[in-house]
Amino acid sequence: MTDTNPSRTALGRPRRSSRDTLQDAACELFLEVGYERTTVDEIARRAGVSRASFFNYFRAKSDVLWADVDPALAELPRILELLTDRLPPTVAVRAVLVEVAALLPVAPAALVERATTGAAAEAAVAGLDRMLMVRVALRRYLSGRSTAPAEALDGFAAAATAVAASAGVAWLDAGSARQPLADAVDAALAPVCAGYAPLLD
Amino acid sequence: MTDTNPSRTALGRPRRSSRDTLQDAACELFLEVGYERTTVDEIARRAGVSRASFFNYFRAKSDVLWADVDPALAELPRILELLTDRLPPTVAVRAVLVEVAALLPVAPAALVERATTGAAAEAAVAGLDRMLMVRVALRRYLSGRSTAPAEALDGFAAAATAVAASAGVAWLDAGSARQPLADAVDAALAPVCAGYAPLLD
DNA sequence: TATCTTTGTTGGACCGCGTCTAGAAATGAG
DNA sequence: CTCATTTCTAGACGCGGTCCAACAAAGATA
Repeated sequence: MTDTNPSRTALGRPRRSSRDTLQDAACELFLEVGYERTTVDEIARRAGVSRASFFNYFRAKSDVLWADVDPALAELPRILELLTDRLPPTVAVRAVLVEVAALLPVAPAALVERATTGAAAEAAVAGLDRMLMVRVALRRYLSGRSTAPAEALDGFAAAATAVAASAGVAWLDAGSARQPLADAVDAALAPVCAGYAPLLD
Repeated sequence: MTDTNPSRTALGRPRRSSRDTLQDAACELFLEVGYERTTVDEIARRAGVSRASFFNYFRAKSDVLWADVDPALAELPRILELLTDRLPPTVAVRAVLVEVAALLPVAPAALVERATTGAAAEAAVAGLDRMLMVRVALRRYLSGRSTAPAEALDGFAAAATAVAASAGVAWLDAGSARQPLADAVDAALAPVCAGYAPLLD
């Protein structure tokens, strides 16, 4: 994948730009003229690179909005693998989501400002895509780790993901009174885990 | 909105086509050449109408996939309004979602075949949009009908929606062994309501 | 130094969705 | 017949996203 690790001797032509500079340019434009009215062309031009190169750094324009969150989400499968199997499924899932949340110490500006930049709809759609990935990852983890029927595993994976995302949205919109996301996710998952624990554990 | 009711004396030029014929043409093409390789132009042409007219009947190409579900979802706000206020929030929400599910006696073909037509991704994205609408509607209903903190209301709305959707997906994929969606939704909501009832009711 | 390999960049072309507009067509009403 | 209303149509546009062939910048090799 996108190996941003420069430890290995750089072979080939060095990169002219970076995700960070592209993201900065994009966020500036989002705040200046709004998300919709900002074209990929303008983002690339401000970053001093061609439009085609933008897509070397981001799969889509909306990925800029989630650039600060995706690294954390990418850790989820790793965290799931490194998990001891002795935990009850509900507490394991809860702990994993809390751990991922802890990887986000500060709220991503692009998402916090999504309302003022008119990117709310796009951010939501792109975010739902991420939810789907999380849900699938959790569902795979639960497979075989519980004797509960598949419908229960589906439901718990879906509910846990949705509730965690809901806590994330509230966290983004909390403004100055923002507290650690991990705590909010943990608290939000309590009722869901309470409801499913009798079925899964 | 799109007033398909022909009871009122039709004024102006009569419609040349209908959502149903457009949908039929589209689904045929989806099965023949796949969702991605089917253009809106081809759909419209097969239905004997111009491309521009397609967008008089559907907001987007992906809306065809959800054409059979949207009328049921559209009833949700109405059902919420007509609900007696004496019910505990969790049982009210559960009953409403079950009632909406009951409006779908047969599984929509376009969604059932989404895998074979290569429309799975698009269907998921468009479906997440619908989930968002449901979640918002439920959240609005819960406002003021419970003394629980806002985070709990957010969580329950998100969880209930996600679990109902999860049951819907399982229902679509159940094939010949498909049972009424309403029953599946009711069962799926049980653990969620059990978890949130102590907080909301 | 010259060449090879690898990786990034660039411009341009292409496709298709979704939007918009101006005008034409089809109907009922007055 | 004329008018108001509604729909249809052709065409253009903008933009996101994909693709490709050519070019550029480095290290590696000799």
